[in-house]
Amino acid sequence: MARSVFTVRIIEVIRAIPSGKVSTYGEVAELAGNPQGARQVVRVLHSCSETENLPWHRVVNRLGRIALGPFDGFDRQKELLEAESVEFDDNDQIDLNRFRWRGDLDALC
DNA sequence: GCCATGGCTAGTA
DNA sequence: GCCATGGCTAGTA
Repeated sequence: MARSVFTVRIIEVIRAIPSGKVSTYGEVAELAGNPQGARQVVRVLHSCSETENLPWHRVVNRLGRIALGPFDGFDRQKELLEAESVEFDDNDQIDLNRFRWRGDLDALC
């Protein structure tokens, strides 16, 4: 079955997140055209991260926290982000005011 | 039916 | 902690 337009756009948006920045599930969904599609972003990250070479680690939840569990990739994701100079506070939280990618808004300015 | 969400509510501290 | 969301997948008819 062919991938939906939405799925393809999710992949494009994730690919566009630059090194050193993060985006959120909800924001990726919104930029891809469906503000309610956060769970599809999860699905794409699950199924396409490897095959599509996605910077999967640059997607966090809306609080700026890694959604993965401690034995499910949390450490790996944190390492990858820190290697890009993304900083975590004592609660493993990222300051989204500093590290959030603003997406298409840049193009509109 | 699944899901690495997100938003809102109830119920504690 | 509950539940709506929505595209996909596995598994049936």
